[in-house]
Amino acid sequence: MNYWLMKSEPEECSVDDVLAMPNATVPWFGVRNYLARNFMRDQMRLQDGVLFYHSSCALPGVVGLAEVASTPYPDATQFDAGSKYFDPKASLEAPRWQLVDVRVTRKTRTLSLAELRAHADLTEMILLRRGNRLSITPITPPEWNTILGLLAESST
DNA sequence: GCCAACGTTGGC
DNA sequence: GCCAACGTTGGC
Repeated sequence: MNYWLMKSEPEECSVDDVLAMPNATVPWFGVRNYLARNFMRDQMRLQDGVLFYHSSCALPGVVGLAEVASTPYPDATQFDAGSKYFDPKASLEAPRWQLVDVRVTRKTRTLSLAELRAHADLTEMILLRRGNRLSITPITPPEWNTILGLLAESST
């Protein structure tokens, strides 16, 4: 069992948007960074724990719990000339971008980026490293447990 | 809008 | 294969 943090821009796909989908499940489309892709393609397993994170918004932070809900498969948007995620170098025969489905299991309070930064046990989180831009990052079991504990508290 | 960080591109 | 220029991410 592995744990992950996955960023989504709520203007494009919020946790509420996913909850409104069938089975509260969404294909994690649009990743165009090789390291993030490789996490999905090579390391994610069914039912891995996922922190659903809202980025590029007024209050960035963890907003829900989710799980990996499929094995990897090609991201359809890479083949769609009308999509902003279209990749002319990808083909059906040689897809370049793989994704997994993510199922939201629970919406939580917003555990803000500022609150994450303020916690002594989370200073090593990849998300919090200076200059980090990765949209998918691994979370250690202690970090996962700490964050679940924070989510169980009322907002501070 | 600014800017730090870093990935990608393309000339050589 | 190097590396400068450029583009993107994402918080502030």
